[in-house]
Amino acid sequence: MDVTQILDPLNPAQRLAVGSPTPTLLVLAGAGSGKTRVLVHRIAWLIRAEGIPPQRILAVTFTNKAAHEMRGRIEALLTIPTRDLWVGTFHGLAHRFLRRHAREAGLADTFQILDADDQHRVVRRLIKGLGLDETRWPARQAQWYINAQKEEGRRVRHLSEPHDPFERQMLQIYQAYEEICDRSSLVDFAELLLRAYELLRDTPELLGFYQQKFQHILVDEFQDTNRIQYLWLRLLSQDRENLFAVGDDDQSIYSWRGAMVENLQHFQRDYPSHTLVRLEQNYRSTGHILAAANALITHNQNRLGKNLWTELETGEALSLYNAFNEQDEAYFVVNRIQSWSRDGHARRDAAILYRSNAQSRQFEEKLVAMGIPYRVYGGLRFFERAEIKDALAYLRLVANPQDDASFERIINTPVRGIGAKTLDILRGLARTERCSLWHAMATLCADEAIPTRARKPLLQFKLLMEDLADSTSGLELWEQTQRTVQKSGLIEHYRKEPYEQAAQRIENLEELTSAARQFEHEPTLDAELPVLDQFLAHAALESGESQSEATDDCVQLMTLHAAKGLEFKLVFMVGLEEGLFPSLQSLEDTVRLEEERRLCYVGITRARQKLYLTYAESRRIYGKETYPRPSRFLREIPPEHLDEVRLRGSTTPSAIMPDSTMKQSASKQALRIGQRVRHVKFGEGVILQSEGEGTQARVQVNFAGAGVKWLMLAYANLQAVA
DNA sequence: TGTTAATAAATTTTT
DNA sequence: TTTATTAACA
Repeated sequence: MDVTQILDPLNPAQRLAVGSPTPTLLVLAGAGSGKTRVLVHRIAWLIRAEGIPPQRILAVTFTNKAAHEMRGRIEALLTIPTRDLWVGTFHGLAHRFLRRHAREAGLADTFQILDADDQHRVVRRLIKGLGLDETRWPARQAQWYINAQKEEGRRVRHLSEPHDPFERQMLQIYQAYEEICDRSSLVDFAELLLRAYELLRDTPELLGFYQQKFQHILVDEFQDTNRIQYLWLRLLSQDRENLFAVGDDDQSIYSWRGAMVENLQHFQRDYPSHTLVRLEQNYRSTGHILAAANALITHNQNRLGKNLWTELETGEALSLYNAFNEQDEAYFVVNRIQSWSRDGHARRDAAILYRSNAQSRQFEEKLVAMGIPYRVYGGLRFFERAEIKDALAYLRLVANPQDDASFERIINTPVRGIGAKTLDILRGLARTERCSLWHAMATLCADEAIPTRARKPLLQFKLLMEDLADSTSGLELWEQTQRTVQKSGLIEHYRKEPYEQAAQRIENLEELTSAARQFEHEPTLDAELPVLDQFLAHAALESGESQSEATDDCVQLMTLHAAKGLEFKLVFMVGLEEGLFPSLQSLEDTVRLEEERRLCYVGITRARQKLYLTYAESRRIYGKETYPRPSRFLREIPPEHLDEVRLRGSTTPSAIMPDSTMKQSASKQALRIGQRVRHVKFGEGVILQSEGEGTQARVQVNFAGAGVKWLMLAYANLQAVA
């Protein structure tokens, strides 16, 4: 293959990045500017043009999906297998590193990974164990605190005696949590990164080895890196300055999870030899869409600055629909999707994007009513399902009896008569003896002083687990999984649930065996490590698809966050209202508001051909009727790119005025819900609802200036506005 | 031990 | 409004 083939399909800026003679680059890649393409071609270039062996290249992403896509595209471009390339997520790579050097990292070989849900359970149990009031010290908050500390690299010992009582309590929880994790050899997501970083930092031989090994390091979505991720990259690349970072400050939407856009500046400071490349040509969206996005984002301060342009046609302006309420909004959107689909377009090319998951319901209902297939992203994923986690907990406890989290999960699932009392004794013993629950149980089983009634089920559980360990050792992974599921009694346990649910759960448990079977043939398996450990890690790190495969032709529903990195021909951004988008929690704070604006920018730039923006006059939130104002983001888009959709009264003919009252109103036009009206004193507004008849008829109007008012029709003298 | 009524809370979530 | 959690009960 001729190396020019790698450069030829690129534009000048992309070519500059891909063919760069220096390894240190910061690529500011605007939305739809070919970011992944540049990464893929860069790696191809390094291998083909510079002769770098694939095993000396490290490429880091945030999601498994991105990692898979990158691998696939490199293979397609180079037509060679990419086994030797180090491509993976931060967490996946950190995990691989820790498995290889578990002892040096102070971990058992059989250490297990806690996902967010596991972590929450551990923290909650611990707060109870400390005798704290759970309403005053919610587990979520403590969990958040712990992760935030770890993401900043702060261990308990770094946080000496805070004066603030809140901080002090959190610190105590953090400390207790760490003790449990250490004792059980459990590692949460943040710990994977932090421990990998610390091990590298404190072990010169290892650091030297990996620094030598990786001649080139590439990172995707650099704006999303947190402090530890940056420090880890810096550690590996500091002596050679061989870091190739691709990112977009305008698409930084995860600061609330510890992502630091500032790392873009840190990069420029810490790698003085770097070249800065801007990718500003957009290949995705038509002119109006791009112009709207550009205009919106200029309202943010402190940008690195970038202006996207396109050679594509101007296209259609954005359509703005002012719905009467959330029902009407959903009705409008689904109608448009139906005609789009009737025109012969694929449903999968249409997406509904919202700020919060709760908004999906209205759309789902209307889609169901119209018989349009759809898919909601962001639900429970396969390995996150309760029954699957139960089964995995059995496997985990066999692999590592110290794993208290798994022990707690299955000690009485299915119920085997081990109640709260016995558990308290176990926990107490584990705490005083500083041992695992498994060990405490073994002690208790042998203790003659304990009544047989409590001991018997414990003994049975112990025997079950020992039997599982014996009878499955040496078996292949899928067989081990199958036996474990069968012997655990989980199937019988779930059969007691309502039929449909039970059937689904049992099906999932059976599916787990197929997943294990499939996993054994993964090309990325590490021959050096036990397959079971790898499978369990895979379950935690890559929890699988949330719903049916995207092979079906479905309309796509997801949050704006989930839409990052995707594109659709037709996009609906819904609920553009103050308090919803931007969210209530962001209204007061400029920094958070700017993040909401970036989120809006991300949403707009998902659209390739047509973008609809919708907002509602009234919306039920938590069962209460609210009358939000249109989102400020709508005002930030220049009107020349916006077309207001006016179909009020034609598609939603909800006339509310009987003829007699109509005559009493000064207007010749029928007043109906959604009708725009003018009032002498309050100005313009929209009718929300009505009640009463004749001279008693009243309407509720949402005035732009004066808010929501009830008015007597007979006296209000409302003028209909076209 | 499992079900039911009451009560409080309520963004976004790559791993 | 929905959802989760807990206290009370059979």
